[in-house]
Amino acid sequence: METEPNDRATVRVIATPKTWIESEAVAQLERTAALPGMRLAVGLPDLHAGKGHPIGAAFLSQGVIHPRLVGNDIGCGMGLWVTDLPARKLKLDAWTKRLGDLDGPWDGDREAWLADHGAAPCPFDSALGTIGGGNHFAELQAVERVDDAAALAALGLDRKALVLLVHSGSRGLGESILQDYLDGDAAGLPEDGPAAADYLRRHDAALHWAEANRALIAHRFLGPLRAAGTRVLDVNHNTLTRHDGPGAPGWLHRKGATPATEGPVVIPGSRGDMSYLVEPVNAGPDSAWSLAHGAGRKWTRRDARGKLGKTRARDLTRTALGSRVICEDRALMFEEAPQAYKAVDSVVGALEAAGLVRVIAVLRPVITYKTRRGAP
DNA sequence: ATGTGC
Repeated sequence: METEPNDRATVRVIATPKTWIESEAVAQLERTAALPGMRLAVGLPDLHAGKGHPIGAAFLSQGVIHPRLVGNDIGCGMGLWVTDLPARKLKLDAWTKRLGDLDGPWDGDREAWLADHGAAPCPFDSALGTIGGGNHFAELQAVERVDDAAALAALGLDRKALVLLVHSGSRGLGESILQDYLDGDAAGLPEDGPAAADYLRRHDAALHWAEANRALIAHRFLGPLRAAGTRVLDVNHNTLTRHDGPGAPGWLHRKGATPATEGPVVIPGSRGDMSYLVEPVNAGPDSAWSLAHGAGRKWTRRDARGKLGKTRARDLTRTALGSRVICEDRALMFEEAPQAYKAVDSVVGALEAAGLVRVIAVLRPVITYKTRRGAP
């Protein structure tokens, strides 16, 4: 699907007839493509409607930047760790109990952790090492299927070892940065002005903080399991980066869009679905150098609560794939139910059909930690 | 998404 709503930006949606995409999401994509300076707008197969602007999309602009397109969770992304826990030693009940409380402040030396991970202290450091809400999680996974054994080995992964996937971001920091640019930026910030430089500097700091955050979440998750982990990859999907390669030079805004330019990435399904470890191929303007960042919502949070009225929160703690979900916030449990998300194979399938990924391996969820806090 | 909005 390709249109040019304002004779300026090219708009594309990467999907097959089987991909679930709401018309409102496409309408948001087209409206966003009409913003000043916009040259290219690409909806990935996980495209869904957001608050004004769609999620699962990448936008290339020239001359101006649009901080609101990156959203409040600047630096949100996926980190993957390989652990020394053999899959055959998995003890679902015991481990689910043994996992500590990741919601409270970490009792370690935050400043040292940040320094060791190339990040600077900020006013939101009490949240360092916490997962946050929404679709964020930390999930232990087993290797379900291997399609490319050589690529798996090259990443340092072993099919017999469990892995840990962490999805989180910059917590209150990104939000506080965005707030400073929401007033009067409808036209975007001129790329050579002081506001853009200021935003980009703070944006980069949030990226580093988010990366350090994911590393601490992994550390806190694995500690009680007496396991060690080695980071395999860590990729942000809410970013603004300068793009100077072939295709139009400009500013690439990613909102729930994973870079196709930084090596292998994980495209997670819902908490009751598989995740895909994939190798990006053919990165270019057709995909805005990006991939889907997950399955993408099928139902709004509000609809999910309504449609799952007969389901009990308790039933959602065990998934069809046999995994456990730790989520003691009842409302969040319904909002994040697997049924509320697109089937991940339809999303990855659309990327494969478009010639944008090669599957390395499929990962099966084992234990997902979302929160041990929240409304009963 | 958010040390979350009234």
